[in-house]
Amino acid sequence: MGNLAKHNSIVKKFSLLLDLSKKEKNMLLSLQDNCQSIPAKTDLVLEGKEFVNTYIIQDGWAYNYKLLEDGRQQNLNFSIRGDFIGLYATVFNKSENSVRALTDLTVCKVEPDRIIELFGKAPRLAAAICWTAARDGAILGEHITRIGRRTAYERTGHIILELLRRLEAVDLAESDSYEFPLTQEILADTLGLTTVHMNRTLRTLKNDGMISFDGKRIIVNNRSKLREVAGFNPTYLQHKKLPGKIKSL
Amino acid sequence: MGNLAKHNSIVKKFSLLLDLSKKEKNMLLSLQDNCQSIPAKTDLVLEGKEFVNTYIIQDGWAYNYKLLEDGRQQNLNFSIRGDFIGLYATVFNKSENSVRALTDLTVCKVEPDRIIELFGKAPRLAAAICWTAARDGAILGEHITRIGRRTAYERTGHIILELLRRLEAVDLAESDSYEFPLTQEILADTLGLTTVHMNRTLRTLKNDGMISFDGKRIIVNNRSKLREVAGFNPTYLQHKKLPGKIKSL
DNA sequence: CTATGACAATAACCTATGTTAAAGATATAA
DNA sequence: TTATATCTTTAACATAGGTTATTGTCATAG
Repeated sequence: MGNLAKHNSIVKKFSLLLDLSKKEKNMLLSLQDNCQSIPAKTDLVLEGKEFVNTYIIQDGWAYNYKLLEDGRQQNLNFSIRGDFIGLYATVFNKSENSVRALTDLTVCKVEPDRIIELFGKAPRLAAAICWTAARDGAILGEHITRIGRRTAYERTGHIILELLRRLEAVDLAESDSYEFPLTQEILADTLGLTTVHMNRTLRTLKNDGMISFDGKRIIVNNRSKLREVAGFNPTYLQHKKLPGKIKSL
Repeated sequence: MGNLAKHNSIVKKFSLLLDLSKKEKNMLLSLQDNCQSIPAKTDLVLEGKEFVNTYIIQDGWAYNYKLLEDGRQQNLNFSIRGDFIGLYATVFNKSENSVRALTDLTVCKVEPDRIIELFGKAPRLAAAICWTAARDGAILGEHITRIGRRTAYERTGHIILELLRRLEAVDLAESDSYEFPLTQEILADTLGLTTVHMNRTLRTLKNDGMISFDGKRIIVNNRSKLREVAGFNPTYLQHKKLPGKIKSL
């Protein structure tokens, strides 16, 4: 178990927040007993549809998106290893946006009732799940700022750094580089740009020596400089030990 | 009590979600025993600052915002009567964005521990509070889409309709009009525009007969037409009865 | 091999929105 | 009533980013 637990992303992620007991670790692990593979481009959740499920990602990327009637698309956030998909749907049976597999995906399906059960039985895990939700909110807030008040160049650098940081936390990045499954179109739909301008902006970042690509990997060549020009401040992603009072939940 | 409860915004709001018992209503009311006035332009929460409080708004408007180093500002969301301010801070003692009083404000300060207590004692109220948080998330998602994929004209119409809808839910709008305390600068910082272009866009909306102003009130002249041109679909704001399973929390 | 489809790159041109600057309007304070 | 501050309106000009269209590249399927 110790080994399995050590390599499980949620256990690892939550361990950064609080010191998990063996029992709590086991509860987290047993939550993930119903895994399955999902091919890229499958929709896991559809906006407005009822009875959606909750999933925990073991491997691969997914993204949340919204569609306007005329086909315009806006991507809201990405989900990677250790992230929940459709968490709120647990309680509300309905989602306000769709979720699609960006790459082939390995996920564990979690019955909504089991999360509710967890909330009753393991308040500290509940608090950790709430932290997850709060962090998602913080990421959305940062995304609004990115789109509303930064230039295309800054936006692009900023999200590249955000993803680097998030992937590092689950051991999916090394030496400032990571596997980059985003097409320019998906990036454009995330940053509120057209594909043409997305292409221009990436080229400029490459010409400036900020980033480079090695096959499917992106390499951040000068992290601190990119951080500066993109105005990236990672505090909103920081894992911090939860305050002690959570125990009294 | 019945009367007091009937006129309390949170009680009213939560009653749309589930049938509150007398005991639950009393718990909600007793949460709001520490009210105070706060003048416009006061910061209630500062980004990055520790030990923030949670408030419930009784009257007035507040807004969340983020500042970039060079002074650019992005407003994330507005809060009105019956909304929580700094809810996540209850559990995390820290906020990822600042909150400022837009108008003079009447708020009830809620000790963080009392909300935590509520989570243990009244799971259905906890679920309602979660609904609140989920709705805030949905509003942020909609805001991203608004800024990322809509024109200035659409954005402006869309947010005017969102606010109309939200104010109606707490009896602060009538016959498609409401008190509008937003300066053009604050609106611009919300929609990712400059004040100059904000002014142009509002003028166009007025010229098109979509909206008009009567002193401090905004009037939506042709709601269904504005809804159409702004692509506004209010489902993300809908209050729905929570599913029965919440009882088993 | 060659065909197909998905993705990336680029060019030429266009426009929604930004920038700078100044002048009105309105309210509140002294 | 004048002063001060805040907010709105407008004009002239600039540009970041959008649009349309074409070509290049690469992987996979037949």
